[in-house]
Amino acid sequence: MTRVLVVDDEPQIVRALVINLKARKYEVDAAADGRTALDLAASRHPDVVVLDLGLPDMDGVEVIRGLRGWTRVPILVLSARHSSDEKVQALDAGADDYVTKPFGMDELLARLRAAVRRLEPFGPGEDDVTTVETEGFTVDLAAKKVNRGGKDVRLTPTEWHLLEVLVRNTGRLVSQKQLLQEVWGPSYGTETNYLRVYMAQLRRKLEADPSHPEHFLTEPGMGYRFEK
Amino acid sequence: MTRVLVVDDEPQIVRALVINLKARKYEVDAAADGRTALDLAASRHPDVVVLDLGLPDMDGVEVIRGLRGWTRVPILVLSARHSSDEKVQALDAGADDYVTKPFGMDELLARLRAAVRRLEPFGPGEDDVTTVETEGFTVDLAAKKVNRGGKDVRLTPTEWHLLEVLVRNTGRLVSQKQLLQEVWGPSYGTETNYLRVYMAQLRRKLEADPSHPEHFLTEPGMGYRFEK
DNA sequence: GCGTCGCGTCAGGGTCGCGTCAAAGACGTC
DNA sequence: GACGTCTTTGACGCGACCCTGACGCGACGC
Repeated sequence: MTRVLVVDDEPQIVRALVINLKARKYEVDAAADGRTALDLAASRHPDVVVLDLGLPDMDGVEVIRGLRGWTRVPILVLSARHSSDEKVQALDAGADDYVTKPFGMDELLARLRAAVRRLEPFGPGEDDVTTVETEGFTVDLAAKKVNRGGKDVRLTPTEWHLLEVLVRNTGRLVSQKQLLQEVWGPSYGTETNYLRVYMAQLRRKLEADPSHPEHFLTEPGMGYRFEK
Repeated sequence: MTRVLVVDDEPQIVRALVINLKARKYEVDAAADGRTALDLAASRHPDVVVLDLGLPDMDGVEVIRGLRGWTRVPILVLSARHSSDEKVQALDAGADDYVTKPFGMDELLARLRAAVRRLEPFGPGEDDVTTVETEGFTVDLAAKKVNRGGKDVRLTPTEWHLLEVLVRNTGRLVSQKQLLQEVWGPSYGTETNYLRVYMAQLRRKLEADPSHPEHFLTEPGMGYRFEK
């Protein structure tokens, strides 16, 4: 889910934005001044910032600079002022876009999408860890591929889903209930036989010696654990 | 040096832009219609495109789509029309920014700097992959051409669109939902029979043995994958 | 030593998804 | 208005996947 930080000191604008954004399945944080905005940005790591330049405690351009000191998060500036100077200043300080009030909600949302879209290509690539290697096989979460000895291993959707949950929790114990609910849906939780069958499939396809697993470990009575 | 492609059919606007840009040490190419614009983009690989939507030969949004088929170069749209709809359309087609005429040269230049600045972290090594080769055929994303054994293969718009999405994600699994939404629109997502039909067409036209595909692979229950 | 419980393994059957073909519908061109 | 092309839709067969039940084994507790 995409996280948006909205910064504006006019409550009605914030409310309008929050309502519209939440309706479109964005996760939204809001700040009414620059100090709070910078704190929230640091703690919540938004994917995009919507920033009003007219804040009570500090100059909007200062907020931009504060953000740009440590992050490249897209910044979409809102402002009542039309002056060309202001725009140039904000953009050169590091803003990505500049919209003058009053603005159309459709347009703002489209610009937001454009800003977010620009990050995407680099997401699946190197952003977070997408490949996990063991001495026997390699899992590429982004490409949804498993390679074993130079050959791609074919996994069924259920096998993949299970593997994905385990790999994302590498080293941690994942309870049977959690596995069942993540892979088969919230209404499952006791059908541990499903797990037994599919863990066996994964081990058969990926473990060197399926009956003595080194990576897909059973914690009797509790759940399973994936280890590199 | 940063290379800019200016696309506009009004000579005086082009002239004004070219003068201003050259004065600021940009390298500038110019086109007066969509066809020329796409050709120049393919041959010159600009770092940023300034695009007027009102072109004589084709719809501006089509030009955006044509570019986005193979490159992520920033696109800054110019338009005389203020309608919110137009903006949303252009931005959702893949434009990065939208400026309405008449515009201030300062502002335009600032937005241009902002657009260019965004690509910097990924280095000047702009290696847009425009052609993909397999032992059986070659796909040229920029020219929108597929060559097989010296002959160009005729693809319908839908076939091409599908191919484009797959090739852009070479090696990665693309989910059925993603394919449907990218090719047929956001409101599609379950009509997997479309995919079956069109994948069959692509395989018939491009695979050596359509019933045993080597490049357009099915991942049952999940999606499709293009491999070189 | 015996029963219970949890886990691993295997094999069978129902169901679903995919590939294929064909025909009808939509669209643009002449 | 007729034609050709592209897209959409439906029907059908086949193979693969998922579920299920049965059995064996080892660990543990009584």
